[in-house]
Amino acid sequence: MMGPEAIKQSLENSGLRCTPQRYAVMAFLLESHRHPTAAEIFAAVNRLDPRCSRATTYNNLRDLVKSGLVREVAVEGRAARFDAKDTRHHHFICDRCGAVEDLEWFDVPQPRALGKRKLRECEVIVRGLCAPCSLRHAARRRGSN
Amino acid sequence: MMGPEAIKQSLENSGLRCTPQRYAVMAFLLESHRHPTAAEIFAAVNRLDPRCSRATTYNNLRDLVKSGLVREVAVEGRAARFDAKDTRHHHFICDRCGAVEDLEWFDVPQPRALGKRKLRECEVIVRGLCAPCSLRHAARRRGSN
DNA sequence: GTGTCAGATTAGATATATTCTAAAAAACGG
DNA sequence: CCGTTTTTTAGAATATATCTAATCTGACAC
Repeated sequence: MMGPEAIKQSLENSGLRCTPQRYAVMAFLLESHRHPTAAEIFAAVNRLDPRCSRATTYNNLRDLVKSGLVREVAVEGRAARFDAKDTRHHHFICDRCGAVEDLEWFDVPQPRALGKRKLRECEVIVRGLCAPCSLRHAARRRGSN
Repeated sequence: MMGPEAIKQSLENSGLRCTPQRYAVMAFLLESHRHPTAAEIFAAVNRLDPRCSRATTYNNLRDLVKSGLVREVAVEGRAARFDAKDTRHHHFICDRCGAVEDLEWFDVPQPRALGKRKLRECEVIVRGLCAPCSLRHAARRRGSN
């Protein structure tokens, strides 16, 4: 895990001031491995002491994404989700509940025929049912629910 | 390309009635390779004859996605985009303009450690700058813009 | 034909997610 | 301190998508 000093460092290395609000957003993302939505981050950061407005939460998320410290994952029909980009990984998205989970990194074959496009990154999105939804689904099919 | 009869067939094979509005949405997606947003589909389908309300456009898109005939691509910070799922392909998303483009299909290594999750599909998202944005970006850096 | 019923459509209201605005506060460099 | 820039703020505004309740349609039975 990253200590407070390390978080401050990584913000400043990316050209971002370490404000209390920005720090709180980043720290929360680093300790949470659940890919929270902006609304969840806003709520969590303000639980004890409401020092971070909604606009600031969104502004800081955008700055963090632009600087490469945070990744935004768009999910069909649902709010975007965020995670601290501290480890390289792919994503699993649940068809039923929209949960986003990390998948262990593996190399992806380079796509051919990119033409004049400029590649930045390349990730795999796996879709299906997450473990809880998968179990609930199986139970339902047996008629026990 | 798919003829009118074939479109009708594929709708009915998926358990969907071939209504004029649903047909129009499907036909538009099949002829357009630009991954339109729901708003663009709504506008296009109504250009000639306003017989398809906004709600119907969204309803039909959802039905088509559920039945597997259409794919929805969520893009960070932008409206969802849709394409007729007639060929297998991956997606390229432009960081700058949000355009979604098809990339030739290639096989993806099966992720390990899926646990109790149930896999449905697996696609690659490539990010970067699309050709037009890439050229404009290069021009700007030379100071000519 | 007429009745019936499920599915489909509609306009507009509503909900949700995100961004904008303008002003105030905080941080920085000198 | 002082001027400047960045950041924050509350609430308004926008964008996107869904819901509501009434209406329409087409298939089928009679």
